[in-house]
Amino acid sequence: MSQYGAIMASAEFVRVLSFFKALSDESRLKIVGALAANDRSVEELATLLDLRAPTVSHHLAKLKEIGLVDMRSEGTTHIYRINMSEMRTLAKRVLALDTIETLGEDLVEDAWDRKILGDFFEGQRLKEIPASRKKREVILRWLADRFQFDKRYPEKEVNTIIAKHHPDFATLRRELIGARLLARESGVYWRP
Amino acid sequence: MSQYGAIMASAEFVRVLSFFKALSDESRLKIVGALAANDRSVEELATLLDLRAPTVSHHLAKLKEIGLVDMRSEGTTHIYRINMSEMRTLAKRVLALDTIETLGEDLVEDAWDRKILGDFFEGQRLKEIPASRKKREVILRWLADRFQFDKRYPEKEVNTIIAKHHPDFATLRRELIGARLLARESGVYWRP
DNA sequence: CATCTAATTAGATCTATATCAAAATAACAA
DNA sequence: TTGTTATTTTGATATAGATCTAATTAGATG
Repeated sequence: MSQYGAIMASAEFVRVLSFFKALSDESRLKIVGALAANDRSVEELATLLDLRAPTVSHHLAKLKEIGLVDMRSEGTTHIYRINMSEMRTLAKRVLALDTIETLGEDLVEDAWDRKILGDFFEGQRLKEIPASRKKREVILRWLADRFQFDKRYPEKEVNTIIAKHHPDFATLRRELIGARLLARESGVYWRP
Repeated sequence: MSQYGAIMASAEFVRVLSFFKALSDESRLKIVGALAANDRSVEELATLLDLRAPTVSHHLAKLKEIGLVDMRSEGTTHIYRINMSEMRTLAKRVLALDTIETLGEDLVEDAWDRKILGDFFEGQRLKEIPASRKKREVILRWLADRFQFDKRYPEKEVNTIIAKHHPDFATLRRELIGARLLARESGVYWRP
């Protein structure tokens, strides 16, 4: 089982999430700030932040894990240093516009459509016309799919096709036009 | 009592922390991703993420609080939209190099020095010379402060001054030179 | 006005994690 | 080797916050 939910998230998603998690804690932000000014030992950071050494050690481990800091030993003392180039690299990547767009790409995009269709259809029959625009949209898209792209339909045939699914074909036909899912000119309809 | 610890943190620190906290949750990141592609209602997001509506509402409130999303009503449905310009603005500000440097500015910078001096001094007398470089540095800086900037000292006087605090004036004098806290030329010392 | 629907709020629960004290480790010093 | 010091690891505790159900609110509709 993945650390980040049931559905395997993309590597990029995990990277972005780890970055934000690493910096979303008050103590860790202060550590980053303190290291931005100077390299420092664990004990020094603990004194500066008024925390015990194990706590600081714990935070430093998290920052080190994603490469935001690195460590060198001097005898028994461990001196931590901020890794500015990694900071810049991660920050830039995380904030890129196209990265933000990838964040949603593991979602099952049509789950919503399937749910609405399931809720409002009984077999081929539309139980009712949804009141909310968002839901009506889904129904209308589905209805539009009953028409072929390369064919021209007389109004009578449009009505027949819609009426197979719901008696109020007039309203639905009008809505299809309004949503520009069907087009009409002098009594002939087609799918634009 | 402040939400972010006993010492009042700067407004900028709080802003940065809020930004990271807002985006450090898997569900909220997915919401941002979903909204990057399309405006969506609460119910739609809930279906997409496989969560209950109240949970999504909770997350949206957090994102709205710092202005990353905004909302418009259509009847009883609330449609959320990502605020890309605010996203860009915040992101740029938060990740700016000089912002990172301000993160440490509320720390009491000399807490460490005071602790080390307290640990190693008994009145004016240095109990021992710290083994670790980090701590020795603090002691040496303090010793250097016993010398004036505009004065030149013969070696004998340097020794006398140091010996007031610790018998091993030779080692300490050498260390002061090594750390470039004192300078020497032909038997005369000064503070550079 | 009564009813319905979508959203929010309130309250409870459960999980993640920040923190600490105590024990274990690692590097050095005597 | 034994002792000392700085750090890390372990294990326990406490707090924050993500999630759910149930109750409430706000619009829309009949």
